[in-house]
Amino acid sequence: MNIATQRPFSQVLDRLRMAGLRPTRQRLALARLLFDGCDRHVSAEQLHSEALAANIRVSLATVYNSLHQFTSAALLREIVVDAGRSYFDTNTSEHHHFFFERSGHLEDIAGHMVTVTKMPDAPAGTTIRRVDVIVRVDG
Amino acid sequence: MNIATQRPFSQVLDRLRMAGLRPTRQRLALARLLFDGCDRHVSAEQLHSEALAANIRVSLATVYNSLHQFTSAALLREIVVDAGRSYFDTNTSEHHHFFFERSGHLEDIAGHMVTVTKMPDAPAGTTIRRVDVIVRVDG
DNA sequence: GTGTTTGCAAAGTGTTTGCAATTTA
DNA sequence: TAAATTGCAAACACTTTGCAAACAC
Repeated sequence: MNIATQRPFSQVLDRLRMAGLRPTRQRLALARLLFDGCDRHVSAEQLHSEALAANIRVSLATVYNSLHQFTSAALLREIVVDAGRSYFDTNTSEHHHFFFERSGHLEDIAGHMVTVTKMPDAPAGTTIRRVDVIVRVDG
Repeated sequence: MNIATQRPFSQVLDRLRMAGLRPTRQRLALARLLFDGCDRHVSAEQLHSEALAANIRVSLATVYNSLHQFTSAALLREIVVDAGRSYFDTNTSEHHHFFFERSGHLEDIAGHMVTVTKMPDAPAGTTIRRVDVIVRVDG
């Protein structure tokens, strides 16, 4: 990531503030890596490596904390495709995923590309939080 | 599980043989626990406890091996809802799942209760292996 | 007998935790 | 200064591995 293409500092800063997250040096740096305009699917390890590569001193524990805080604040969405690894998706709008089983790669499917016409009612006393559609392909 | 309600020995035995799996004492015992007629969602730990409770001496490693072998042989289907835990579903027909986020409980949705009318094409050079629909509810 | 399967204990993976030191407002 | 956040290292939960002993055919 070239510094010239990064989002303005203030934009990311506002985003954190609006989410009620104190804009610490670490959170700010991670947020700038994540919310660079592209839709991304990152694991904690990946983001940590990326941060180190960019000379951002941050511990893995803080990366985990931040990813979860961003997820709670709806800045990220967590996707589970694979037992034993979590991915975080910077695209929080309604959409689904291709999962390439061989490579472990994840790719967005725009929301309008999938239509679910028939759905069961939520079990009594519950509310549907989200419907995840994962199309598993052998790529 | 009452012994009187268990599947006949020979039925489970044939099932293993047809899958090309040597019907060892452990595989046979685990298969009898799993394929008792009900649709079940089990984790390795759960199945291991169940086996011990039923006085079947089997190691956790063997439970893992067997679950994966059964899955490869299409006697089971693996479901991932939760990073860090695998569930195995004895229902291998087309169907989907409710996932109760609070309790971690998993429940089948019959295939005919969900209709996906519009689907993207598989990415070039790939084949769709399966479409998983997971309805996350807060139960 | 021969190749397969098992059990064990150890190693591995990804994630979380407890707590003192640091930083933010 | 008070409360929130961080880094570290240890703990954690779940899963896989290596290999000698046991087993199925």
